[in-house]
This record gives sequence, structure tokens and C-alpha cells, in this order.
Amino acid sequence: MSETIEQALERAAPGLSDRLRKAIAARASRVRVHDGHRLFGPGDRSENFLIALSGAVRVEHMGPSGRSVVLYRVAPGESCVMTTSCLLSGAAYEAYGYAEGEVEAIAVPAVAFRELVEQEAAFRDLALSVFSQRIIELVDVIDELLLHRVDLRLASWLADRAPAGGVIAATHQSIASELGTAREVVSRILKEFERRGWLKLTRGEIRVADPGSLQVFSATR
Amino acid sequence: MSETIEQALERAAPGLSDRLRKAIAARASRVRVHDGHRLFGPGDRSENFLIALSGAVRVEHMGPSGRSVVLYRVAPGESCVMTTSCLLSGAAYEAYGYAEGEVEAIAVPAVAFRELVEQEAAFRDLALSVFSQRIIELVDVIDELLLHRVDLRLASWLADRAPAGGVIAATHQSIASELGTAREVVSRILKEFERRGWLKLTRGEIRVADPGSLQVFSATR
DNA sequence: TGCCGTCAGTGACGTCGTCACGCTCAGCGC
DNA sequence: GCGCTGAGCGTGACGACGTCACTGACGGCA
Repeated sequence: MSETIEQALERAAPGLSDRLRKAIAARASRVRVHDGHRLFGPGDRSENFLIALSGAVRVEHMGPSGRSVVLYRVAPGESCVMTTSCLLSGAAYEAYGYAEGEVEAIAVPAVAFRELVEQEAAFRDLALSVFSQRIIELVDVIDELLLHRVDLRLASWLADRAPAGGVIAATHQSIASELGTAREVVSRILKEFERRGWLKLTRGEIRVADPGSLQVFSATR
Repeated sequence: MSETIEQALERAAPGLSDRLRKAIAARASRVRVHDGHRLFGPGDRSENFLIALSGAVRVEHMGPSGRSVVLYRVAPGESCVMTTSCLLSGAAYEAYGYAEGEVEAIAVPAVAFRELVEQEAAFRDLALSVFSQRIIELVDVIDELLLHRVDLRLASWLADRAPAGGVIAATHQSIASELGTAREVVSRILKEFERRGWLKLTRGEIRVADPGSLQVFSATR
């Protein structure tokens, strides 16, 4: 590992001041997690404030039945609010965190987190602004779950990540958790889209033939 | 108004230090809102950090169809995170805030909020801990909406606020938005509960005859 | 007394989650 | 090659729930 924590931070969060990067680097340790691996799960206690450097962390909530929803993703330069919430309130996680891609992150222990909050205005702003952002995103998730039809949400999800004729690698199950619904529902709707000629289904991947129609469909209410 | 802002703060938030109360009082103004009145709604811009002193603020999200869910309630001594989020991110509200009871609150302008965050450690802790708490509560709301049956949630809601033979004053519509469902659904389920002898329905109120059975029922999955 | 707005009851229907299957396609050992 | 196994997918039946469209019941209020 030739790159220092400070250099990694500069790459991931160019907005921070040199001073703050130094301050964080002095207190943090480095964490690496491989693609698909779990970072935390329900019942775990949070002991560190996390800032992602590369890769992303998918945070999802799961109920006893096994159904799950993606709450948000932590991008490089961002911190994970579930972790921070649990750190501050002492509560156990109610969500899973999974690595997407090779994840590097820095971990700031609770005490050091408090120090940084005390001493570094930019760090306070970082923490508060990420909280603000996530609150709004969580309300969006509630809005989606509560008020929008699954077929429209699925169409929109597909249109968003289909580079015109592109292939999306995902199982129906993974899409179902993404949207907070059941696999069978995703299968049925995808089949219907295929009948309409908007895409082709093969095992483990979806070839989007007509992203335009998906887009239009997702906008009909 | 004989009571000063400082005295009101002491009553509502006895945990704060004298110093912090003084600091807040020096920068804040006072707000009064009558029962049922709206404090904010979608599209409004947030210009103040709010701390409730008495009464409660019900924060609910509403979709275009008119269906709504209660996201959380702001109790005396707490601040409203939607307000804070919007203040910090500059985004417009996506939720409604309604007074429950006669609400008194103090409003701290954005600039003064930043000053307090800078200078008062206890204020930072207050802001961060309320954020933490709400994040966890919002995830609970998602969990409820996504994974629990309406009849069980309704039974639990009734059992929670029925003082054994007590009367709950609420319209079916208000209960529906409390739980994020539709009025008709609430009506049907309540009717079923009445058939089972657990309660009596009259216009605008519900007489709970058997909170025990409701409790038991709500625990069956 | 009649008008009107709010609240509640009800049936029909469509969407969606759940359950219970059965099928297909790798990969792997033999 | 053959069969085994597990992951991924297709499908029908059914129940829960949201939506729509109406109806009636009750309480002010002119």
C-alpha cells in the first residue's frame, strides 16, 4: 500500500481542506472489504465512523420474512449515516451493509469522531450535511414504497441504468430487493415488458432493447 | 407573556446547561401555532431551526393521490429534523408539519444555528442526536409499511392508546394517515374488530372494550 | 325544516405479496 | 458422456389491500 490515508482522502473527497484531511488521517485506520462482503448487520454494534474511499456500500433493510429494500448507497467521500446514528445513539443496527465493488474505507473511532466534531468545522458540516441528505432520501424511499406502482418503478429503474441496447447484469431477486418487492412480481413484470418487445431476458441478465418506451411508460401514472 | 424564552427552554429541555439556554435564547425568537394549524408544507423554504417547547408537531408525508403517512412527531425539547435538513441542504420541504395541541416553539435563524453549532458542544450533541434518532425512526416506518399487515398495525395502534375502556377520539381518515393506508381499509378492519366485540364504533370516536385482545392479536403474525 | 359538509359503510375490481409448485441451466463429480 | 445439485426463473391460485363509486347517517346552520 503506497498511498497514504491522506492521499486516499484527497482522491475521494477533494472538497476537504488539507488541514481536515490531516486531522482525519491522524485518527483513522483503514478498512478493505471485498465485493459482496458484509460490512455490518442487525445486532452489530457500531464502533467507528466510516467514510468510504472507493467502491460503494449498499445499505438495505430486511424484515423477518426475508424481503428487503435498499435504503441508500454510500458513495466515495460520503459517510454511512446508519453507522453514525448507531454510534451516537448506542443502538444496534437494523440494516445490512454490503460492499459493491472493492470497498476501501477509513474508520474513525467514536472518541476521535467526537474530537473531530469538536475541533473541525468542516468535519461538522460534512457530518450534518450527510445526515440532511439521507433524511430526505429516506423520505423519498417511503414515498416510492407507499405511493408508486411497482411496474412503473421497475421501468424507471431499468431505464436509468440501460445505456441504450445495453445489458444489465442482475437477478430478479436482486432487483426485487432494490425495489422492496418480491421476486415473483419482478419476474412477471419483466415478462410483460419482454412481450412488449422492450427487452430480452436471459439467465442473470437483461438486454434492454427500447429504453425510450420504458422511460415513457415509467412517466405514465 | 411573563415567561422568558430561557425559562421556557428550561421547562421543555431540562437537560441543557444554563449557558446553552442563554446562548439559544439570545438568538431565538418565539413562535406560537394553534392546534391543527400548519407549520410548513411542501415547497416552503426552511429559514429557521425549530425547537418545540410545548405541544407536538406531527410531520407527515403526502403523495399526489392524497394518501399520507406520519413520519414522526416532534416532542417538547426536540427539534424538527426535516426543518434542519432543508435548512442545511437548501432543499424545499417534502412533508407537512401540523400542530397538535397549542404549539410553542423557538426559532433559531440559519446563521445563528451555525454559530451555535460552532460554539456550543451541547448544541452540537443535541442536533446530532436528534438526527440519529430520527434516522432510526424513519427506518422503522419503512419496516412497518413494507412488512407488517395493516390489521396488526391498527390493533397495536389502538392498544397503545386505549386506557382500558377508554375512548379514542379520531376519525377513520386520521387513523389511515397515521398508518399510511386508506380510510376504507381502516373502516373495514375496525368493523371487523367491532364484530369481535373488541370495541364500539361511533361517529368520530372509538370505545375500546377489550384492549387485551387487541394486544394479543397485534402480536400474532 | 331543508340544505350541506363531514364521517362512515359497502361492493367491485385491480395490484401486489405469498405459497407452492415445476422447469431450466450451469457446474461438478463420476 | 451421465446424473446430481443448486441457483435462477415461470406460473397459477389466493389473500391482503388500495381505489373507485356510491349510499346513508349525523350534525350544524340558515
